[in-house]
Amino acid sequence: MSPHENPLLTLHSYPRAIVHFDGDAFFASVEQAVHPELKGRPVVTGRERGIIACASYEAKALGVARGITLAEARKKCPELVILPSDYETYSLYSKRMFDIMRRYTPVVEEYSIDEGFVDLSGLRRVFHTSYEEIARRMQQDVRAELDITVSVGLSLSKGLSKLASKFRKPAGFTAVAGNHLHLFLPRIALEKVWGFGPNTVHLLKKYGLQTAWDFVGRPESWAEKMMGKIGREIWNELRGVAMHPVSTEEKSTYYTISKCKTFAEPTRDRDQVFARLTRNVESAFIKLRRHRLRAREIQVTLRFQDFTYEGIEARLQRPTAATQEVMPLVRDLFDRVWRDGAEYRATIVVLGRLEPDRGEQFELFEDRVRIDKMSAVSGVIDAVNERYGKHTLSLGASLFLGRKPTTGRGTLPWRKRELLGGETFRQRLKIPRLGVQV
DNA sequence: TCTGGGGTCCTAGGACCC
DNA sequence: TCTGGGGTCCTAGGACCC
Repeated sequence: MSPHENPLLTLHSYPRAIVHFDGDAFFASVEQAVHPELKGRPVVTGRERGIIACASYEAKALGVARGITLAEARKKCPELVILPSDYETYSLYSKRMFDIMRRYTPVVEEYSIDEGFVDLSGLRRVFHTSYEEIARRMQQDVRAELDITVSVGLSLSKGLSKLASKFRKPAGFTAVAGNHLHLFLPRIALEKVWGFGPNTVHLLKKYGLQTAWDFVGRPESWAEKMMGKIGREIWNELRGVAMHPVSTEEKSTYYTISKCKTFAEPTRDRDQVFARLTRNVESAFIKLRRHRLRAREIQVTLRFQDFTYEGIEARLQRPTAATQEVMPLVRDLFDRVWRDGAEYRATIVVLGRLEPDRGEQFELFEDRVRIDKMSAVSGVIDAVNERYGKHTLSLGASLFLGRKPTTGRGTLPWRKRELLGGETFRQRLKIPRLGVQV
């Protein structure tokens, strides 16, 4: 079939009605909502990492993009307001946003902190109005109650509604009914399609394709031949056949937990690299314990200056959540991958084969007392760090990282206190970091 | 987009078995 | 024991996402 014939005209307007909503410059917008005096000013978050995590639309207009360094950003825009990321508040706004959506239907998927899907199918009758109108009300509720904007897309599948929400931003509203796909898809470049990365786009262009419309004009078998299962799924989604249900399941468990850190300056210093790695291991295990998991596998990788990397992994004899228990192994793995004279730019640790930590399962001949002690030490470390700030208590080896004074958060703006509803942020006391050698 | 940090899923190919 | 055919499990690595 030629791509210029419309193969989709027989569809009703909305055999399914899927909404995708996407917070506009979410982190920066939340900051502006919490600190109204920042409205209209160029605001970015990510101060703690030295890289822009999120830029407000005012900042974007001045050429400040996500991913550039703070130094570059300041050069472009001297009056830039640079804030540290405050995930607690962003999560709170995120939760409020999803709660608003759930007032309309329980079929809401929390895809990420700032975007989600809602399945409105069948709700026209309940609300006695069109799907467009329901989606618009959701959008208005968010703005009225949270003072941030979302862009909304309404269409027949997750893939289409996601394209629609990106079509107009910020505060955009785009509805693409089944009988309008032939008008919408030709305006969508391949790069925009969810699931088409640089490699796939490159491949498809070799065959003369330019737009999503060109792609759906090919036979399904062709899509599958070129890209396997994913290709077939995307092909169907773009034609309005929903392949992925809106999932309400809470994503509570992880398959892997990783920590990665790039050095400010590449280094050949063995102690420095090991210290950074140790810190990564600690962070990964803290997260592991927070989610009540334990790991059966650990992988240590060092990245060279040229972005190539070398790693090694090991299966643990017994799954664990105790940092100290794996440190001798980590040392060993590190010694095996380390190359004298090589210049390193990052360390990565990955914990794998995670499983729920439901008490301990001891095997015969294991040193039970020692294991219990190590679990207890981890528990104490987590408790202290929870109270006084991450890495207040840390392993001796990571002291090579030097001491950075912990910073207090200062007085909370009233808006934030109000939102937290009586909860207070963790107090950060100004005490020096201690190393605990265990 | 010259590359920050944290994830998931799919596939090809080898090992091993009947 | 080259030979056939078919199955499972595992791993490495590619590709993509926010």
